[in-house]
Amino acid sequence: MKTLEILTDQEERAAAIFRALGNPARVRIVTELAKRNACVTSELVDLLPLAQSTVSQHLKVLKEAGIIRGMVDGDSPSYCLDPEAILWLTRFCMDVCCPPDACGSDTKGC
Amino acid sequence: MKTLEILTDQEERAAAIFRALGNPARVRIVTELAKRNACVTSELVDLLPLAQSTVSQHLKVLKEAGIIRGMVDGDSPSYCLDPEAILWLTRFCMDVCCPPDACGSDTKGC
DNA sequence: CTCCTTCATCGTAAAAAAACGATTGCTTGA
DNA sequence: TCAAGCAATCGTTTTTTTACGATGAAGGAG
Repeated sequence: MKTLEILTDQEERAAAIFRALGNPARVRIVTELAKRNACVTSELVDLLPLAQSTVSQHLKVLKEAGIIRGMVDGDSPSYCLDPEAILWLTRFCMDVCCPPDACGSDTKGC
Repeated sequence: MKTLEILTDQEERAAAIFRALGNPARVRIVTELAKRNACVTSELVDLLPLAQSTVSQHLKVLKEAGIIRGMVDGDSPSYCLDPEAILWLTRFCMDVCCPPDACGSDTKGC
């Protein structure tokens, strides 16, 4: 993929997060982490019809995108959502569907 | 990629949209379409350092994901955002970062 | 009619992602 | 100490994505 040097930092980050979420298994992981507050890897492996190594890879992708965090605080290592990332993404989406400078005109359905 | 039969329709759709947006060029196209209300293809080609055929491919991906629409109404064919798609995605993100059944506890930062 | 512009599609090469088994590293319990 | 369990990483294969040039179809201008 060609790197687009004309992208803003915002667009760059958005693309990275979107890409990380653009896989059914990873969406499943994220929604699961949203329901429970944290998950051990083995729970996620049981949840998905994928090999353990594959799930681990997916977790790595999500972690590198800043969407989830690995925690070691409790008894066993587990993962949880990074709320900031999803929140940021939500705002980005809102800005797209309803840009600040175009709001009020109701042209875009927001 | 293995298809996860355990995904809900919501998750399925979210993954498809995320995937479509997970490319810098396509994010650029979407943000541009959000600013202007519509764009002719040639404008987008000028905007991106990519071949015309490549841009056309990206537009196809976005269209198939339901994110943009091709219009022929005016004088020349052009593209515009489908506000419903982005709006839907925004809601999905909000549900993830702040699930309805977990709100009020403020555990996840929303 | 003929040329030109505009855009979609086709075919293809290169790069990236997805998935798996095997291996390694690290705790933890016996 | 040693074995067992869990999770990350490695190496590899298969599939998908990305990007391009070439080709085709549709519409206007001359």
